[in-house]
Amino acid sequence: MGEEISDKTIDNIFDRYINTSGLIFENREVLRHTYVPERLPHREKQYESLAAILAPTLVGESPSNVFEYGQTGTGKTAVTKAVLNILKNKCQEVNSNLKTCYLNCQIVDTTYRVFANLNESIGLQIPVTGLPTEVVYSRFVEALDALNCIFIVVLDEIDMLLRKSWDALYNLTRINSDLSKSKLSIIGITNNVKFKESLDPRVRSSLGEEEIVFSPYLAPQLKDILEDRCDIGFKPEVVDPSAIHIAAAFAAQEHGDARRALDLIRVAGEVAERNGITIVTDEQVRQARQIIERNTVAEVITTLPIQTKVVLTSIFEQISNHKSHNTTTGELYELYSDISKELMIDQLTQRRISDLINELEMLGIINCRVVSKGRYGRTKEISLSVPLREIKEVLSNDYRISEIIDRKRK
DNA sequence: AATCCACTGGAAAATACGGGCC
DNA sequence: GGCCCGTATTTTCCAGTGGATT
Repeated sequence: MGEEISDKTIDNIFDRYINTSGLIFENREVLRHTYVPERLPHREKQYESLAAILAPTLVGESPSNVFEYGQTGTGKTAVTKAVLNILKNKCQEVNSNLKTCYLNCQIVDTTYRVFANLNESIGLQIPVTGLPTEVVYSRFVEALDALNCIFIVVLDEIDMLLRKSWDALYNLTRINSDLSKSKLSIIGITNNVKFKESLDPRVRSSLGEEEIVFSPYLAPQLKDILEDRCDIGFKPEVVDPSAIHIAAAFAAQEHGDARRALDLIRVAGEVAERNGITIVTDEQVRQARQIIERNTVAEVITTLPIQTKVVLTSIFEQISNHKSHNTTTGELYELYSDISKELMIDQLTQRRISDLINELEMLGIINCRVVSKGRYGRTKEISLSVPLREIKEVLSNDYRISEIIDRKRK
């Protein structure tokens, strides 16, 4: 690291990829799940329903609110975006004034930010923080009304919004009574089937005027999707049918997740590219699966905040030094305290560590189980769900932590 | 059956921070 | 500069608990 590389070398370094890459991908973007294709195989029904529901927009009437259910990778977002795109074009043709805004509530997850983003979508800048939420709301209402249009908000992962602030939803469903010239409709998207039951009854009836269900794709359907995309995404004859077959099968196991299927085939293509092969078969897909798995773990761990990393390090040390394959909150906290002192970082309370442990579990890096040891109390048994070696490898990339790990070895 | 450990996990309060407004 | 209004993170407090041991 830190060595000087001449421009010459850098020039050459990509050459071999230019040679092969041209032979594999036609258009890599098509193979990403963020790409919105014009045609979505096996989603014709949902496509039609959504179009029918939104059609009133064309004559200047506000459509009903819509609710979309379905697991990840079942095409909810893609169908919605595709339909909205077409609708926008059509609206222009017939001079109907339509504005849309897409929000992912996993990121935009507070009332304030929802309205700040909505403001932004109609060209009003709002500071990240500083204003009373009410002001942000009323500014939006005012600005929207002045536009004299139909406004469709897409709330993706809408259940995340509810967790922190249900009043954002409540306000949105009632906003039409504050508008005189414009109208607002909501498209809510979620993969949580129980979500609707947890809603406030008033919001529920308003939001659930129309419902569209997205069922998981079956293996043959995934195959169709992949074939479609591979046709445009790859050069002809590059993808062997066996690759598509197995990618579809893998993804079908994961609740019919088309996103996963696409990732698999794209990464398989990259594997072939790197190996200088010009054909993608089931072998590359198998490798791709491992790569994806490892990458997500590594990615998750490296982007962890330092405190959480230290907690993970403590678990790692606890398990690799001790012969047992699990540890408990109390033991872990003692070791954590030592390490945090040594690294001169804030020492958090056990309560907080308990939360961090839960976060790690949610990320799938560790397994937790609340067990009662009778007289000796009740605690959480913690074990790793990723191979020790992989954890060590990734943790060592953090210089602060690698010192700890190395020292313990001596 | 009663006890009691070593926590869990909810709730609220404290703290830090960023930024508008006057 | 002081105040207000937000978000985010952490601490403080504490009621609750599964089940081996007494």
